[in-house]
Amino acid sequence: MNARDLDASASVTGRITAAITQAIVERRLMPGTKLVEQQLADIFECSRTLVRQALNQLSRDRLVRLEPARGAFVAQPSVEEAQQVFEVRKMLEAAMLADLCQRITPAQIKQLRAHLKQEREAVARTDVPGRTRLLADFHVVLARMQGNEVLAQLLTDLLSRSSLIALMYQSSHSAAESQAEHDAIVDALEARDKRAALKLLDAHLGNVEANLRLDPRVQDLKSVLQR
Amino acid sequence: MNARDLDASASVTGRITAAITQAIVERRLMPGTKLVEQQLADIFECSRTLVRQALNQLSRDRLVRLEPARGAFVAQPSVEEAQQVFEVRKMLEAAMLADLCQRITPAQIKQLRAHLKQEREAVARTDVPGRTRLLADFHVVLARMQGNEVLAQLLTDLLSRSSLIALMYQSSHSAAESQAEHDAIVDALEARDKRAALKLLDAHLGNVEANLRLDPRVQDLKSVLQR
DNA sequence: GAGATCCAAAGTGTATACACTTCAGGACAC
DNA sequence: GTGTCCTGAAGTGTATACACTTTGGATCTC
Repeated sequence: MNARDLDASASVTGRITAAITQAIVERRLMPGTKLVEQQLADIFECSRTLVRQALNQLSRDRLVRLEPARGAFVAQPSVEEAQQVFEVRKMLEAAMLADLCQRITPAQIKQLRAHLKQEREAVARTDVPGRTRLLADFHVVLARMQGNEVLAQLLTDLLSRSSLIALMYQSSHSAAESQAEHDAIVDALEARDKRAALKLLDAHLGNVEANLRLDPRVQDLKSVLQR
Repeated sequence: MNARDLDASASVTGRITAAITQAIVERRLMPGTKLVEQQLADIFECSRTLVRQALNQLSRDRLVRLEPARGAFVAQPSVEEAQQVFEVRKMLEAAMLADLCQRITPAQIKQLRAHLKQEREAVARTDVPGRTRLLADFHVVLARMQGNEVLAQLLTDLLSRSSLIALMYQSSHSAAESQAEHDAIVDALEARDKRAALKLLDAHLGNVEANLRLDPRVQDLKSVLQR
């Protein structure tokens, strides 16, 4: 769970968005699932008003799709959208790493190492929700180190979308591999080796994306059956 | 007005967000102005329900700040936020231009020239709202040419924030200069001169930012008076 | 029996009611 | 006069009521 979700949890609406976001990212709610307002209202013991607020927020995060008069559904990002999200991530994160290579402090390296350790531990004990969160947070931690909150916020959004995408297209990129790639990136950062860092980042994001099953298949049932 | 606002105008909520966004960007609503729900409801002849929805959306766009139990106010982006927005824009737009230098087609150049012509005309007839919109749209048009809707959307958001920032910190960068810089960028694009394009873009964004009065002053009344 | 039509149940969209919070202004104490 | 407390008007936050839309199934038709 990220910072925004955390302080949002203070309000009821915030609790709902946080809970649904988490449920989606941890794959307890599958893409396409209908989210009925009254059911959610019962679960969270509040009125539909607050549920609707939460669903509206989630739809702006692109985790939920709102169909007028039909209801809210867990989003099913298209292949195009998936590729575009990764493309934008590459743009942002590359620029970010390039800057960080120059600015990063020993204390920050230490902080990153600590994060990597947590990642490794989560992977080791096959804590699926935990490792998913930590692996995504790695990228946000980097953004925060740049001291750019706007960037961090943007990246947070892109990462929850990435999680949904990974889930939807059944990523086969193992957590362990991802984790190892993070290690390598931090090594390059510590050595202030910009070229290496950028190359590793590109490879990392490329790997994640390449291991998605982005070829047209099951979810394109419609287009498959139409011809 | 951008694409999202346009198709959003179909719904009442969309009309409200579009109208308020426009009013903010065209500086008819000054930063800090309180937006009272019932007043807006009367203006748009609807209930507070829809106004609240609109205000919620605007607060996610960062054009409006919601203070719990106190109300909604036109946002007053801090100096830090302003700098961060420009930093992120530089990251995204640089990557975008670099890509475009390779991919751009003659037809797209033609489209850009047409846009530039509109810009020039709006500047010439001192059509302030029009030129503001067109100068911002230039950047979104570039994003759309990359065929990346996610990127275009992100940039659209960053640009309305930029408009608010320009307004708040009384940009002294003249529209004519901005326009000329756009011309130069398209020239570089047409020549597929990546180095030049990136340099021009950096200068352009740098100029816009440099011409903001980002030194601490009036709005920092509190911090000024506290010591 | 296949297909069109209609109806009711479920669900969404909007308005409204009401409780709670904030805030400005006046009464009061000192 | 200054500061505190009180009060009510204005405004926000949440629940609820009700109208409208969708949808799936029953009924009717041929």
